[in-house]
Amino acid sequence: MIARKGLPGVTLADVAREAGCGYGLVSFHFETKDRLLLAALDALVEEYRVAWHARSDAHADAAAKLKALIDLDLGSGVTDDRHIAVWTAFWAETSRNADYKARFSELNRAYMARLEPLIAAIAVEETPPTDYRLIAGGLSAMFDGLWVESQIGDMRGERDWARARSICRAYLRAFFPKTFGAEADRV
Amino acid sequence: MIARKGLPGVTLADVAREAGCGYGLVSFHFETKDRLLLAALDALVEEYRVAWHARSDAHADAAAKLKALIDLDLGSGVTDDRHIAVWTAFWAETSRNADYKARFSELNRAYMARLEPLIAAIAVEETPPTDYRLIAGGLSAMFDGLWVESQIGDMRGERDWARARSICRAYLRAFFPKTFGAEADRV
DNA sequence: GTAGACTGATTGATCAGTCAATCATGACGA
DNA sequence: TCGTCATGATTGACTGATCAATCAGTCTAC
Repeated sequence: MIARKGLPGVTLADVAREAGCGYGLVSFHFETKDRLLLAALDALVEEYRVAWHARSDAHADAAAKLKALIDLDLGSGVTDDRHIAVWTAFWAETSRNADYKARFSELNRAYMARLEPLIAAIAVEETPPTDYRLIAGGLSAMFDGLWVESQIGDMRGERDWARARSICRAYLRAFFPKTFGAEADRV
Repeated sequence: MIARKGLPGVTLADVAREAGCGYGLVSFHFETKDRLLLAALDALVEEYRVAWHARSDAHADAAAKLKALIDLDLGSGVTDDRHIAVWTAFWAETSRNADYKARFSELNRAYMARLEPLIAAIAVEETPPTDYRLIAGGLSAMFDGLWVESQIGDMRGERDWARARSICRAYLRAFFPKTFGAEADRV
C-alpha cells in the first residue's frame, strides 16, 4: 500500500480495509500513524535482513557471497519495484524522522560490517591498489543508486536488472580481475 | 521549504508567507499545488543543468570534465544536503507522478548523452575491457547512491563528501589507470 | 459474568481551492 | 492639474473534503 500511495497517502482506513478489520483496531493496535509506518519500516528491514543472511550463508567463499549479494539486491523477490518504492518512500522522510534515520544507520552499519570483510578477503589476494573500504562503499552506493534509477528511470523488467547486475560485476572485475573472471558481460 | 517539510508538508499558506504575499496569489498563480511542486522541480532541474554545463564547458579534455562532474555532484553548492533532500523527495513520488517521471527521464537521457562520450573517449585510449556504457551507467548510479547515503547515512560535512569523491575516483582509476593517476586516495 | 478484542460514529484540525472584495496603476477627459 | 474610471493584481475569509484520533459501546471466548 505504501508503494501504491506513498507514506502520506496511506490512511488508517485504507489499512483497516486491507487488513479486513475495523478502523478502531488499527488505531488501537498501532496507537499512532507514525508508529504504524515505523512498524512497516521495521518489517521491511527485517525481511531484507533475513533474505540477505540466508543468501550470504549459502556460500562459503567471499566471491560467491558477493555474487549472491548482487543477485539479491538487483532483481530478487525482496528488491522488486514494489519493495524499492517503499524503500525510497522512507528514504525521502529520513531527514525529518529520527526513527527512520536510526533504522537506516543501523542497517547500514550491519551491511558494511558484512560487506567490507568480503572485499578485504579478496583484496589481499589481488594485491590491493586501493583502500578496500572505498571499494565496498562504492558497491553499496551503486546498489542504492541502481535502486533509485529503477524507480525514476526507464528501467522496466528483467533485462534492465540484468544490466544492473552487469554494472556491478564490471565494477568488481575492474578491481579484482582474477577473482571476477572476464566473461562477456555486455547487455 | 521542501527540504524542511517534505512534498506533502509544504502548504500553500507556507509558500505565501515565505514569499511575502497573500494566500490567494499563490493559489492563483500556480493554479494548483501539484503545479507549484512541478514548477519547483523544474527550477531544481534547471539549476542543476546550468551548473553542470558551466562546469563541463570549463574544460576541454574528457578526464578533466569527468573530474569536474565528480566535484559538481558530490559536495558542490547545488548538491548540498538541502538540495539533495529535495531531489529525494521528488524521487519518492516519481512512481506515482507521470510529470516527475518525464522530467527525470529526460534529465537522465541528457545526462547519459553527455557522460557516455566522455567515458568512451577515455576507453578507446586504454583498450577497453568492458562496455563503456556499463562504466558510465555505474558512475551515474554511484552518484545517485552517494546522494541517497548522504541523506540516510551518517554522512555529515566536507570530509564525507571528500570520501565520496574518492570512491568515484577509485572507480574510474580501476577502469582507466593511465588516465586517472594513482595518487593516494585514502580518506 | 467478565475481560479483552473489536467496531465505527464523532470530533477537531488541517488544507486546497474558490471567490467576492479591495487596492494600485495608469489612461482619459475636463 | 486634477478627478474619474477601468483593468488587472492581490487579498484573505470561507467552503468542503479529508483524515487522525477518540471513545462509548458491542461482541466473543472462556
